[in-house]
Amino acid sequence: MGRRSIHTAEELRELILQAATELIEKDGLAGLSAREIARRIGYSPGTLYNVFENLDDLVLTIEARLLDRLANRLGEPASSGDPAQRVLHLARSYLAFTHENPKLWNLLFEHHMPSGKAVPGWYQTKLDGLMTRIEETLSPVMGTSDPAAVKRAARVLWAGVHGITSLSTADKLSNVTSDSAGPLVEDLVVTYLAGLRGQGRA
Amino acid sequence: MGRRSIHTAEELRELILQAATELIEKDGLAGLSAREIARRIGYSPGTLYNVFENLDDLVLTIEARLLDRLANRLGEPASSGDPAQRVLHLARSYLAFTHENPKLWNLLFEHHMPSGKAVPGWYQTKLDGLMTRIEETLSPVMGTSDPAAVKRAARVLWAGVHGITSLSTADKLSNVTSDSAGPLVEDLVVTYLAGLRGQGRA
DNA sequence: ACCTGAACACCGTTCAAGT
DNA sequence: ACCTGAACACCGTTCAAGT
Repeated sequence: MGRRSIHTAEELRELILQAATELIEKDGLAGLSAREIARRIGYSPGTLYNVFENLDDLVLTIEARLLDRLANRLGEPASSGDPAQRVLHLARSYLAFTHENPKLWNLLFEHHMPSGKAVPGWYQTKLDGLMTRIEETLSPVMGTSDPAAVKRAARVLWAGVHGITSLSTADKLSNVTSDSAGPLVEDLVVTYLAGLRGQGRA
Repeated sequence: MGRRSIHTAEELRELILQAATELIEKDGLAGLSAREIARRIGYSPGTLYNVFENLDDLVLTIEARLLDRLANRLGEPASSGDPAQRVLHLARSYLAFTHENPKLWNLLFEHHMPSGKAVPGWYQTKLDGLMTRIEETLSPVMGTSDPAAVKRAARVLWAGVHGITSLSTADKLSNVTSDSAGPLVEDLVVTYLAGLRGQGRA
């Protein structure tokens, strides 16, 4: 047949992303399929490949938007002026965000590039932006003296919070966190910061 | 054709698990396929289904063995008598283990049951055993007063170490942990334990 | 009893052909 | 220019038929 132009290129792109996101939110990466997307938007499978290079490209686009949404969320007013409270606020915001779209968030860690292919540059850039945000929030707590120490502490906290949220949203290790994730994140941040003080690093 | 009996049922089972493990170690869960396993062991695809219910069953079996291997490893002689050092030793052993078979370890978190199906009971049991091991090691550090507090701290530490190792073995967020995982785990454990002391919880 | 291989219902991706 | 749909090379899983 050919040429329908019922939707503009832009609309078509959104339609595809929308359908893909719905599939992922339902059954995770396993529930995603090019043919199923095509079915849902009423186009043939081939059409997807006019818009995206392949499924990885499509998934990466969804991940990018998710990271942008998180960045926006974490950029909200910084609440209390107490530096330690601000770190806690950041962790809570992160946790809340991941719990709003658990399957979608899980996608970030469930999806891997085919071996050989590296993740695109803009992807790393977005992640770097998030790391920087954490470092900035942590820096006042530690005193700006040693940037490397702040960097390390930021990574430890990010990874730690990630571990808790990922175990709880993957729901596979649910018994490991039958304790809801909230109190665990709270405990991690508060205790880790207390440890920094105890070591004279804050 | 039918009936070959070149291998016993037991041998066949091992052959399948062996081939599957190799595929996973190469390309992760995405590299696993029933037909490819069959090709590699020189049997028809149907044969796999005489031995395992389906691919999930096979994967779960591989995960079980992995968890057993980890449990054995963590059961090794407890090194120094200093309680805090023993916690550190446990974390290091865990990290070392996950780095020996990164793709295989990643399988535990990459693989999800189809929605609806729960993970089998023995799976939870194995995980519980690991948690108990951590709690036992942590307990002397905290004083046995409050078991719930030990439980919580054990979960926070396990999840935290998991977060660090998973970000580093998934190699996707490599820049987040371009700092090698070792120092980060060290930092987490040492600082968290210092925090417990600072809060009068240890 | 054990194993095969055809069959069914799916995939991702490409591309000549149509409008 | 845009889209189709057949084609190719794959999947997981089942099960009648063979030895």
